[in-house]
Amino acid sequence: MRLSRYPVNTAKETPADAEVISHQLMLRAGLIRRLAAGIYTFLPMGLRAVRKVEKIIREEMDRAGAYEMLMPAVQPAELWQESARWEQYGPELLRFKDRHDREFVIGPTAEEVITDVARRELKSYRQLPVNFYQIQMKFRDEIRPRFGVMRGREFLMKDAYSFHADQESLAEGYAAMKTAYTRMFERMGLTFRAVRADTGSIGGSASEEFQVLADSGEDAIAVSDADDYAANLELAPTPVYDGKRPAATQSLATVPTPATKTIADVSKLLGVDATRCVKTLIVEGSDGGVVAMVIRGDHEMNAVKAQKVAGVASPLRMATAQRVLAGTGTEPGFLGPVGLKCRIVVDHAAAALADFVCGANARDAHLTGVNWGRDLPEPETADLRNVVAGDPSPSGQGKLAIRRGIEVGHIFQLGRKYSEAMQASVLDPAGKPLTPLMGCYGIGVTRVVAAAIEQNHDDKGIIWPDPIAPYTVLLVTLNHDRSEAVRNAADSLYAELGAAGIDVLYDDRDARPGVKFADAELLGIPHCVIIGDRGLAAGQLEYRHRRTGATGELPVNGLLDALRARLA
RNA sequence: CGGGGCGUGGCGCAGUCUGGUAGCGCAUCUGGUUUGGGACCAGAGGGUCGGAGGUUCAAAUCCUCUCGCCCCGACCA
Repeated sequence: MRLSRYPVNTAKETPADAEVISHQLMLRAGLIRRLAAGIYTFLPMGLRAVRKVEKIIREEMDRAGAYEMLMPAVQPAELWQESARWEQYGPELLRFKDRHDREFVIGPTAEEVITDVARRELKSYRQLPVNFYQIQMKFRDEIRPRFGVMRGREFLMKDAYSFHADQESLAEGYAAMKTAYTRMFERMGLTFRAVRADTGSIGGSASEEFQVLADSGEDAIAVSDADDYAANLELAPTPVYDGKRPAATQSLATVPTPATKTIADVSKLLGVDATRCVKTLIVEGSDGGVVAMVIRGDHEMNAVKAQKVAGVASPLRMATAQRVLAGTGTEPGFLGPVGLKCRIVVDHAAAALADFVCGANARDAHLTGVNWGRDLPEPETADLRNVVAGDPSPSGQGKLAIRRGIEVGHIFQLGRKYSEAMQASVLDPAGKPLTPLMGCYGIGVTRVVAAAIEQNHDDKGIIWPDPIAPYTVLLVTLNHDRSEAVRNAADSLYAELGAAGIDVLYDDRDARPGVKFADAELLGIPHCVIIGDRGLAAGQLEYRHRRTGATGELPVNGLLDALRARLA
């Protein structure tokens, strides 16, 4: 493509409403434009990157034996009523009526449609297993769309659905998808982890997220430094209390701590490390009472884990100050497990403490030298906290580090939730109806593009990984309009590279070098070849690698071969 | 939905407090000079100041209502 004729506008200034780097760069590089909140147009340059991602996805899905199809974006309400998600999904599901007053949704996902396809098309167990996929626009009316295309309302998604006669087959299909996903993201040149995830509202057994690691990611994940263990922070288990703790060396004492309500303040006032303090959080119980959660001072309570404790309300609700007073007789800020008048559940790490500090259940006072089993009963323990960096990995190998990630893919073993609700069945070998097990596998295509930029950029602009770059090679002329030699050489090189099947962008604009170089860096095309009078006289071209900044000379004759060696 | 903020040419902003000829930079167009890191000179086009109503001799500016957008939170296959 000749840049002089290419409909792309770059901007020096960062749009005011773009928060994250990928959003800023996509706007500045002329990849996308906002149409409404969370709804974006992909301009030609941006679409190129999307298509590259799609191509890799298609190749790997096809390799895994899946069949591409295309389902409607607009889906009738009846299907959603059948699966009961019409009621369950809430306002995130965009609903509307057609001219005949019939209700429809714009699909946020397609389990209902594919299950409808399956019950019509699949008749025999002999047709299983089978995996269908599509790449289609989805719409989710997010409460707060943000970060440009990374968390938009309308987005392009690859969704796949598999059908199986038994659990073993489902597990195989799931494993095949995991392999395919791993290949895809590797091919895209992204640094990612497959992360154990909460199955959430979708239900089902196994589930893993594919997270692109980036500091700006919305999800916190715990990764082992010694093996490939990775789990969503919400899910990573902490070590179970082993019944061992240091012997008590201090005696129980009440100390005055006026207006000292936070762990940080208590720790400072008493000169005791937060790791030897304990905080007591009061949550609503499922029986109308309250439950006390005791956590080490430096730890954070994990809502997902806490609400799984029997007798605790789910979803988790913190008790109000009045409820705390009514349920425990003490006000927040000075709560402690000693003599507390409600059920107490203690985190494993807090249970392992000796000589610790906690609230005295009296205004302006704390207890020091507290010991389980002596000053209060041995605790009921549970995993209540988030893992922290340095905790041992649940895999048994190494220690955990906390990283941030962008969820670009998610694979599920769904089970029979939809096939049962929508009565999809095939005949088994005995001629009896068999309800197939399902798996579903998603990839946020447009989000992958944003995540790739989030992970690959510098202060000058985008640094595309070769496989998903809109163009692979950028040809830049200097002194374009006045030097016939440059123009002729560039024109023929452009034709040569194009004929060789290389995606080449040709900056043939009559612009100053600074403008061209700045745009080259902003656009982030991986390989840049500069054609100027100076080098041309010596039969040389200048080469620059966007990622490494490495420069070098390439011969005019034999550019193609020299480039190919670098494209690898 | 709760809290905070912002709507002024395509983009970034000033002007609003204290009412009085709509301005600056970038971008765009024309002509000229320039040409290896975002040039310079001269000129040009482009704005119902988000919208509606009100106060006033006069409203971007004050008042009321409304719409949109951004940030934080809750939420999130």
